[in-house]
Amino acid sequence: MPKKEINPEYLTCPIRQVIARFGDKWSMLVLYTLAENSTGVMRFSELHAHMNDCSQKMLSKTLKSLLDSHLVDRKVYPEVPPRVEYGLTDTGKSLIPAIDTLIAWAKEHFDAVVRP
Amino acid sequence: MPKKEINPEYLTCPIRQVIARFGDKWSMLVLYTLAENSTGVMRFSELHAHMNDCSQKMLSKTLKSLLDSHLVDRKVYPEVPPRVEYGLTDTGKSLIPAIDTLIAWAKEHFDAVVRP
DNA sequence: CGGAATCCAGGAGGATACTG
DNA sequence: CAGTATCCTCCTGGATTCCG
Repeated sequence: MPKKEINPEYLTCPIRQVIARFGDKWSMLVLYTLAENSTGVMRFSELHAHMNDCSQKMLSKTLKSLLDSHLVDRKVYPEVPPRVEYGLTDTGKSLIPAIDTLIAWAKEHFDAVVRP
Repeated sequence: MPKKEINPEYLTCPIRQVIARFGDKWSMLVLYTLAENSTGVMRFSELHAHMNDCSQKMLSKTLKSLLDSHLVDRKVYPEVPPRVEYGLTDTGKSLIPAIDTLIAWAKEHFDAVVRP
């Protein structure tokens, strides 16, 4: 059964798409962590080390979602032990300035926002 | 019992603060809706009409959270029937450019991200 | 090493009804 | 009008264990 009369325009609403795709707890952090890494690519465990407040289950899930959104790509090396590297796609890279803007804002207004 | 060894630096990590405060489903949308409104202030029902895919419970909750983060202010008029107006604080207004950047990105890269 | 599978608690979020 | 209150469902996300 249909839940309600929702404005169909919402389906193509850009901000809703943004939130739906990386408005979760970890996506932005993954993108940002990859972006600030000098080599451009990181292994799973390396990524995890940089954000150890994220469980590997969630990291794995987040990466999969970012892969689906074509923001991150994944390269598997046929070695033993296996090696997998994650990096930003061009689309992913294009998002970084927007994230930087957000972070810059956060740094500047941290006190104003967090104060009791 | 302590859950785990989490890097204490994370507590003041700007991006984590951003996500914690309006990385939810509706906060950005409220901020954006208020920002694009010409008068600068909106009543509860007016806001709700602009985002009818959000229940009023969640709208109310989201507004409260934004009030707590000093991004939105609330003005009550002692009338019958009651009138309450929401608007952006200066801090809230300062966030708009960052959100605009994000939306601009979303518009430009919508197809690249959403494609199957 | 890089995950997947399982189990589980808590919170997000929706629907509806009610109130000052 | 502007919310609360209540109930309920499902997803998020953590902990742990297992696999190629």
